[in-house]
Amino acid sequence: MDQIQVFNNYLSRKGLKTTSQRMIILETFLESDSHYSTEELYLKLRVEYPKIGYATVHRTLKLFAECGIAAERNFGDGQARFEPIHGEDHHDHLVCTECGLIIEFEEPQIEALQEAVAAAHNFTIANHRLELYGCCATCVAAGN
Amino acid sequence: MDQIQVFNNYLSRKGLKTTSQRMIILETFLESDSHYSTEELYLKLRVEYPKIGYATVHRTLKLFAECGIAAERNFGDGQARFEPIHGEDHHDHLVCTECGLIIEFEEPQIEALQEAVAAAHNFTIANHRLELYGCCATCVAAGN
DNA sequence: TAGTTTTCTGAAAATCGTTTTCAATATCGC
DNA sequence: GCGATATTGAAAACGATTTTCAGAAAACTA
Repeated sequence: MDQIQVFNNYLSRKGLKTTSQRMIILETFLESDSHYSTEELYLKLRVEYPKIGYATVHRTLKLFAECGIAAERNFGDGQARFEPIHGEDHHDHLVCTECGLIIEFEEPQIEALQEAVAAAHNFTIANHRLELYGCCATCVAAGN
Repeated sequence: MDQIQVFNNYLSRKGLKTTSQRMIILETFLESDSHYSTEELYLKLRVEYPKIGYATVHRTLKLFAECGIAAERNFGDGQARFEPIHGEDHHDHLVCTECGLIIEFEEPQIEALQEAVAAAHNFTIANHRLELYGCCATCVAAGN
């Protein structure tokens, strides 16, 4: 079941409606692999679909997060960011604090250790966030 | 060198002044091991020191973070939180999404793996954040 | 399909946490 | 103590997010 199906199922399950705006936003959102803030996605959409309002973009991104096809993240720049979840595999982020570059990575060993820590404290983990902040190779070379 | 010294050094190095408000806020902040938002600390201080304003609390917490005796964190509830840094050892957090309980933990193996991941991507890590969100034993038992 | 009900949309206003402004006050160096 | 400079507290400004509301669109009903 792909993301579009998941989203449509979610809509009908909740008695919500399928609208052209929601479909357009979903398409554009899935097309890219970048980490959109509401504003960024709104600006991108505005080029082709100037009628779509900021509030609708934001509400729709929240819907994506609710139905599980997007993850809401916050990298500390004061804006929430959303990224498509393409499968069940989880990934974390390397964030360059100089140029804003975001690299995704997966490290099963870290995940396993997290589970161990949680178990030691009798916690049941629902999700987690791991972000490594630093300087990417390019910025290091540039002397930043 | 304890935190009070670090803070005073920082103040004089930057040409800033030692005020009674700053000392009161620092004391109260260090006394507790909880993770204060500006508002929480402001409300706590207000009981004994009703003259201290919200802006001063906030500015002072920012100062703590600047001089390295506090860390600013964001657990996704929309409020920044500050916690005292008691030594050079780093720790991460388990956050109960039901009751708000925050448990600190350290896991050197995870830190080591993070370094390995960063090295593989030619990143130089300055800092990181790791938070595990879930349900604590008490809330699980309560059926949440 | 037309009519009815409900949800959705977009613009603007409201909200929330945070940050800044500004006049009065306090601290520091002399 | 004096003067220069930083700090304070209240209120206003700010930016991101959320809500409001009247008109538009979608889904349901018969």
